[in-house]
Amino acid sequence: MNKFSAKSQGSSNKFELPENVFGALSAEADLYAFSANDPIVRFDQPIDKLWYIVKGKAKITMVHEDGKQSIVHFLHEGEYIGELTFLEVEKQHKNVIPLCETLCLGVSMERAKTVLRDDPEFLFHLNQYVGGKLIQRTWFTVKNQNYELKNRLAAYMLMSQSEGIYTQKHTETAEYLGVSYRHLLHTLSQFRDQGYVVKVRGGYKVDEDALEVLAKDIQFV
Amino acid sequence: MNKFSAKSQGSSNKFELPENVFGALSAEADLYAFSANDPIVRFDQPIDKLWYIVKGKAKITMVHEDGKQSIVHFLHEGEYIGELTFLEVEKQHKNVIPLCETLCLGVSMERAKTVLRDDPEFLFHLNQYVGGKLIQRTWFTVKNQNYELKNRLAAYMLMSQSEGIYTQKHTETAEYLGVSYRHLLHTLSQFRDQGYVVKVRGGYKVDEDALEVLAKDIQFV
DNA sequence: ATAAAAATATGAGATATCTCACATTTTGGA
DNA sequence: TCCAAAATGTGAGATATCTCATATTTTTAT
Repeated sequence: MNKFSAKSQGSSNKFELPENVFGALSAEADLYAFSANDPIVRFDQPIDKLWYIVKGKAKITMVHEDGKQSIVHFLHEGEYIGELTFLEVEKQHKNVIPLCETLCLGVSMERAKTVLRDDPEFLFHLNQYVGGKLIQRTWFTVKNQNYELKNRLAAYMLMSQSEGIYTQKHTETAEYLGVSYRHLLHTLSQFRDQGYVVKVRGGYKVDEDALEVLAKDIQFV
Repeated sequence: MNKFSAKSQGSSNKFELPENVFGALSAEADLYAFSANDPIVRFDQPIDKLWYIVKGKAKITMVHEDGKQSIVHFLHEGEYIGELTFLEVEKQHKNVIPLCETLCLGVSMERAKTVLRDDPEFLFHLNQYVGGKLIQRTWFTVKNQNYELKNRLAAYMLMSQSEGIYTQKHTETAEYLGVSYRHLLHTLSQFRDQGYVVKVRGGYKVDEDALEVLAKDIQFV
């Protein structure tokens, strides 16, 4: 993980740094770069910063008693990390692992807990963020338990595909959708038999129209 | 649904009305009583109050395209209703149906949207509430998809039992746990065969020690 | 009190999903 | 470059769960 000064990023940036994501503390934010798989948060270590993802994406995993992990969420640009620690409601920590080169703004958790607690604009904004995540998760849970894998997988492939090509790792997809790797592969091979997907170098080309039908109204966000 | 003045409830109350759940608006709250199955919120009607449950419990159901409903959450004393509408992040409304005689404090949604938006203490408190629900739901989802019904049912029976007797309706339990009614009954009869539960008038007497083993670390809240 | 609706209950067959076993290919690090 | 680890892929059998059918009991409304 490398640290930069958020301020020192001249006008040559390839993207705009967001201005106001930490309310009254926005001026104190620093920019950090994480490479893929370089943990942003580790389940066995305290969280000393409140983060905001500027670019990249990450997965949150929960560590089970038997050492296995489950992906519980994906985080994308514009999402916070550590907000539940800021709110002092997080019981057990999770791992947050970048899936690719990821840039984050970070402010001191200690400062946040004193300053942002009195910042109604930030608090309302954070409330909307957390509320939105609650809706996402509730919706996902209901869909997840009422449809079988072929439907959920179709929706997931559509959500995560880029330019018609699906490139996710099967191991992670299986974890996220909560099915065994074996069964995921079985369903995927049915998709191939039926022509819904075609294997190409580096991924699968998806027949979006066919998958839309299967995906019904399942919405990953 | 009957309305009372919150103020007019003299000292003869059987319970204390909470003081500060609506922050700066707490003085404007009125007390309402709903009988079982008398909807507090209907999916096809706007939510014009922000609610707080003083006594009783309710279920939130989501209406599917085919008209079927799924229970997505239970609400107990000390929980809010309509907070996602207050935050302006609710996309589709749900039904909120009391499971028994239920008392709620309510304040005008319109007033809340103007006054409480600038009340940092309330916003932080609400943030903790919503964050806590997000954690609950995430945890529940992960457990729900990694354990089979016998484990989830054991945890659910322990959670919802009172004085060693489980009295929930099987139809609702099946909905909530996301399994077919048939399979729930099948698992329940296995519990009976193995002596984990004994049918008594009005419910099932549960062997808490035996169920604890099955329930593992699954935690409904 | 009666009829209708909901909840409870059980059986049988179908299938979605899991576990385990094993082979091949790709990837990441020394 | 090479090795170990991770990811991919397939087969076979077990089982958790679903669908459908149907009967009885309890609750609710008239």
